[in-house]
Amino acid sequence: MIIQIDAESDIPIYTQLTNQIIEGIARGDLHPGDSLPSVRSFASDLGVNMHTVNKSYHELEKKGIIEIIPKSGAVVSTANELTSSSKQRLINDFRPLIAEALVLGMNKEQVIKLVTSILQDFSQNQ
Amino acid sequence: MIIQIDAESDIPIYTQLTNQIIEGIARGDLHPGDSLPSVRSFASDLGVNMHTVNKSYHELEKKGIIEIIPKSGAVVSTANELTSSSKQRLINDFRPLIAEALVLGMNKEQVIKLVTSILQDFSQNQ
DNA sequence: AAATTGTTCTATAAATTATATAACAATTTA
DNA sequence: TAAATTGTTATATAATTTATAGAACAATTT
Repeated sequence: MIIQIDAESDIPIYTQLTNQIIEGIARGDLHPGDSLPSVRSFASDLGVNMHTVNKSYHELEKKGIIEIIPKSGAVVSTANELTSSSKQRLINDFRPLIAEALVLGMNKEQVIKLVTSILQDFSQNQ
Repeated sequence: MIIQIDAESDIPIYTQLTNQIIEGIARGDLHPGDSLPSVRSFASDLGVNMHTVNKSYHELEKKGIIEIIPKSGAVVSTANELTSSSKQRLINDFRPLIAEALVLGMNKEQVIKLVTSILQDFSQNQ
């Protein structure tokens, strides 16, 4: 899987990595059960520090997206049912974005169209 | 308009304020043309620093949501057409969230339902 | 005329982000 | 079995971000 880190971005490196791994799974480049590279090798490949990758992995674990097996490695979780806390977190994250879209002049249909086209994008290769 | 700042949140205060103002406009509590409180009085009301409110206002201005009239005050913008850069910014912000929803086990219909219910929420009072 | 406005500047402190190095025990590989 | 690799933990440093504070300015508003 190809990861592109932009050191100049105002988005923290570990967040960029977290997001691109999530998008890689959503796109079907990574599947449940797949192992992720070791924090050391991944860091070396990306040209970033080991702890930055580690932080990303633990963020992914907290979100329930990967499982870290101590002294072994990280594996993409097999999708369980959505927990209520995960759903609440998603709502809290979606809300300001949807509000912004509305305030900038989009109507409901346009927002749904935007979301639908992104959804379509992810299901392209599966 | 009621603003609730959580000093313990890991979301910066100026971001919390920015989001709540955006949501206030989306909800219809604030209308295009309405003036916002002065940075000093707002800061005093919220119990935060003047510069924190100022940072939020400038973030809102950058997003095209308010207009700051120098030496006068801040006013909610009259919604123009969505610029392509604003749309691209929205896409970039929506993408990781939608990916996360998919990875956590939601299907397309459930994502759209989630978005629709939030949209419904905002149009409740108008 | 006085008060209020956004703006700008300097300053400080705490938290966050990113890197670096080292060491540990457990697992995996050769 | 020995060697290499694994995630983990700890300490350390530096730059950036976040938040506050106070002061001063010119322009607007009262």
